[in-house]
Amino acid sequence: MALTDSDGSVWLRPHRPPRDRQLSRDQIVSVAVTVLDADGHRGLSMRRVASELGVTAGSLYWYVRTKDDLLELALDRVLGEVRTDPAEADWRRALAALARGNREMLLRHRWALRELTVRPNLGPNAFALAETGLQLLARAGFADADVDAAMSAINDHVVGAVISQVSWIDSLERMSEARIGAGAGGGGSWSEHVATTYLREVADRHPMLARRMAATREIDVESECERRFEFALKCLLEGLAASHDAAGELTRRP
Amino acid sequence: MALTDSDGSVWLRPHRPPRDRQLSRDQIVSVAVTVLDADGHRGLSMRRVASELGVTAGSLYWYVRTKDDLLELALDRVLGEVRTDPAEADWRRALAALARGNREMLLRHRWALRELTVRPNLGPNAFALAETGLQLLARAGFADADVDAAMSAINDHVVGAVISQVSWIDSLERMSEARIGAGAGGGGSWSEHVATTYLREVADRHPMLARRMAATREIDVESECERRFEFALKCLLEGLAASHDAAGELTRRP
DNA sequence: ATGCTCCTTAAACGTCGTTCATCAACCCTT
DNA sequence: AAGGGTTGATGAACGACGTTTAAGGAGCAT
Repeated sequence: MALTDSDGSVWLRPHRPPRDRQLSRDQIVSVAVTVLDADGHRGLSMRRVASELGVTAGSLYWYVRTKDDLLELALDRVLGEVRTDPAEADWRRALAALARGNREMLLRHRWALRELTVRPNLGPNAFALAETGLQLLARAGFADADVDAAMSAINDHVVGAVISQVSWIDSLERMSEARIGAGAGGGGSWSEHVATTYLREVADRHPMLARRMAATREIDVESECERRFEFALKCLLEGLAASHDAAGELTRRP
Repeated sequence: MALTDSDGSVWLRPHRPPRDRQLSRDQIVSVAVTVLDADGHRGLSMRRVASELGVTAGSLYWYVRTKDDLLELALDRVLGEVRTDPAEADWRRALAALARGNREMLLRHRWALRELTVRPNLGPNAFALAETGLQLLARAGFADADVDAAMSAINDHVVGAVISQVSWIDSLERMSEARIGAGAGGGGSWSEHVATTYLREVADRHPMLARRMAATREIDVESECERRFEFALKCLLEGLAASHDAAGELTRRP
């Protein structure tokens, strides 16, 4: 009965669905996702979710063992949003579509990324998503070991690209926040001076970085990130195609 | 004076170094990194850091404005651990080495990844790291726009690969935790039954996934992850080389 | 009606990040 | 050397958090 840091996972524990009461797991998870979308990880608290449902915090613990469980459920919920087109025959287009769908979902729910890095992710939607990718590659004729590597390559790229995009956007927001915060505050001009001095120093010490930052300042962050995403995706798909052709030359021919 | 969710960044705010008192920012950050390495994100609290320094929690606020600041500083601290060899002439080898060093650092400090996804990351070490990569590519003769895309591709791959590795390891730990936890507990056999039933159902519904999981069960997770990491890295480098040769054919020749 | 399980509540516990009044130690001035 | 101002440590407090628990009410079976 000793409750460790986080024993197991929601999915590995029994859950008796309630009879006909006010609440249900699904409702709770829905509210949690809504709150997370609106106010991010910081805005989510048991009391908040409970009050949004017209209920006290303690009630939630009949449906969910801990807040971590709730987050795990919320993560799998949004993982279920990713849709794929099973009719697509070309494996490259299908894989690219899967990657794009995944990326869009992660950009839609920016909190999900953080959970992805911390939670075990053993939910049914996570598994289903993995299965679709694997099947896709298997049908395309990839060797078993290559399937794993290919799937990882694509997924890792998606996750990494979204992370860098989100963190880029955040950085810009922080910098402008600091600027207007300094302008509105009382003795803010001193603090503002510190910030700009620091940034100028950085620019002096790192000329190449300064050049690239200046160049990308004009550009829309989102479209630039998409461009980079597609570029690396193309690299990966070509690399995959190369190893695919090398291995499967005898069995299948275009 | 209204303290928003998180106004700005540590690096954009003034910091007056203390005269000759017991503490210093560096000490505090060092302790924070140690605690984070040992007990992860959950183990870090202001009181813990303070007591580790023989001091009360309130004292820390003379050196650090919030806990977020401390985390931002800790993140940049470990970012500074990544070393590069400026003597390496071949850009592919240099870039690969940079990526590997980055990866190893992130695996050494598994908490850093989570921070990377949430913090603005405006520290000097972060900038320096970016600059090295950019210079490397610029010296190799990449076009300006390609430099950004190439750097992003490599960095995203590193981050994504580490995330998937960490989350894989975590999942395995959770699953075995659930199993032994069930074995040790009193009426645990029921809970254990639920877990195995769930996993069996998943395996039935997702045959390809089950096959891959069974195949990788024998293998060492770390070496398998490294294999996948290197595979995608090779894909990316080859893709970069292709676009490099296409663009720079006239200006430089091997 | 009686007993029983399922659920909700209200209150509480312990921990957390953070603030504040207090006070001690040091530096600079005189 | 004396005194004032800055710097920094303290310990108590605040509010919010996740979670637990005792108590009680709603619904069903008998």
